[in-house]
Order: sequence, then C-alpha cells, then structure tokens
Amino acid sequence: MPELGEVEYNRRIWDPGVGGRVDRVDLHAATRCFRGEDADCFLRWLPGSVLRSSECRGKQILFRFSGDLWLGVHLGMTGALRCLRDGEAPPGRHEHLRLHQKERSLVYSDPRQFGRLRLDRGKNAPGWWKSLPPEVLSAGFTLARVRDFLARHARAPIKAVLLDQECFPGIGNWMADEILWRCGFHPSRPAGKLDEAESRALWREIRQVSRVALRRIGKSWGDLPREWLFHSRWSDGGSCPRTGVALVRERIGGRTACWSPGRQTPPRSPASRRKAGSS
DNA sequence: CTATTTGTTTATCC
DNA sequence: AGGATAAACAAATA
Repeated sequence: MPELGEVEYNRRIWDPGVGGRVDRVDLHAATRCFRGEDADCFLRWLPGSVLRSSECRGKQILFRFSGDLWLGVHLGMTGALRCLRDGEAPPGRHEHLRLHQKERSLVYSDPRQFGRLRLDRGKNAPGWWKSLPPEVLSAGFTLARVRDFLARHARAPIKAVLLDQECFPGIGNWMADEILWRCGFHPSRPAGKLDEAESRALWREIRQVSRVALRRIGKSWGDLPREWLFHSRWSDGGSCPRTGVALVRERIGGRTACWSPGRQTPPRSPASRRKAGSS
C-alpha cells in the first residue's frame, strides 16, 4: 500500500539495522523483483557490509551500505519491509530478500512482485537515484514546474497526470483523489484546462496532502485526519465528508477514481461555465 | 469463474 | 516525435 507516507514508514522499519553488519543473505533470484539485476551481486557484495543510512525520494528508497553499496527498493503495489528479531521468524510466503544481521533480519516481501530491488556499487549514489525529479515538498517543486507539466499533458485527465512520478513523485491513487477532492476538480478534467488560480490551488493541495500524509502516517492509514476523503473512498456506499452526497467511483486514466458529485463537477458542460467561479 | 487492487513498464495507436 | 491509452505483470480477495 505504498504512497509517499507509507514508503517513508517502510524505510524506517529497517532503522534498527543501521550500524549492523550483514552476516548472510537469502534471496529468491528468480522472482520478478530482481528483474534487470544480477542477483548474484547481492550474494557476493552484501555479506560483511554494514548498513549506514537510508533515504526516501517519492516512492523510491535507497539504503546505503559500507563498501560503496547502494540498495534501491521500490515497493510496487504490495511490497513491504520487515525487521524480524531473533532470526526465529520462518520465511514468509512471499519473501524475496532477507539480510541476516547478528540480532535481527531485514526482510523484503512482496506477493505481487511489482516492486523492485536493485544493488549498485560506487563511490556516489547510483545514477537512477540522482536523476529523480524534485520532491513535492522541496524548493525545486515550483508552481512553474507544475504549470509546464500540465501544459505538456493538456489533453490527459488531471487524475492521470497527477499519478505521473516524473512530476509528482510519491503521489499515488488515493493521494491524487484526495488532492482533487480538496481542490474541487473533477478527475477527468483535461489538465490543460486549469487556469492560473486553479493550477496554484493544485500545487498547494499537493503539498498540503503530502505534508500531512508524511507527518501523520504512523502505524496505519487510520492515522490520517478523520475528515479526509480517504476513509470513505473504498467502501461501497461512502459519502462525501463535506457534503454528505454519495461518492462515485469510475475508471479514469486506467485507475479507479473516487469523487464527490456536485463538489467536483465534470468537464464538458460549456453552459455551466458562465457562472463558474473557482472553488 | 469474474472482478477488484494504494504501481510501473511496454506496446500500440493517434 | 511525442502524447494518450490499454495491456501486461502476479497473486490475493470478494
């Protein structure tokens, strides 16, 4: 279930292993999570190295190990990190990587295997990491950047554009719905149709939702503010937290979008534009 | 057996 | 050429 906040939550799960040496490595080299990688490198390089630190960027996690090793983790749809004490835990059903330390094991598991593990060796962080776009809460995430991106994808539904990690790293399906709901924008509105004020509102809400998600996500998604759309969007019969109107779900841009009719009015009704004020 | 899933990459069609 | 869209990936769950 990994979007911005939960990726960060998963990253911290391995914190008890920082400073610890890797004694042994178990992995299932054939799984899809190692696609494009030489899994043998994990077995040859990691034993003997010490976990030094870790960092998140959007949905990417990078673990730094001694010996100039960099372990990249993307959780995909169902990836999860675990820290097992005592080494007594049995191998999980969908466990793909286990780093044994003296007092614990650091585990990556992923039933659907959409996630990805990669290992690089070098003095500096790997190229794929350094070329990631600016995070939405960084100074580099400017309104101009958002406006340009919307213009470049002017005909695509705003919901689909918001899911593009090239501009909005960390934003996933529920965050995109949350952001659009707060803005009052229908998910199928063409991205190029947002005016200046609306673009700014989008930029602001992207940052606000991201900020709160990062701060509030503790043990589970349940820690998000009670008034957020999140808590109503998956259950059938959910209603808008602000208007009480029944929520609608529809496939937009290949993903299920959830919105509040009335509050988020659909595009393509030119007649309604004469009275349209911004939210 | 069918349809669903908090993600990304690839192929295909404009 | 570049953007938009659908399918594919793998497995659980309803």
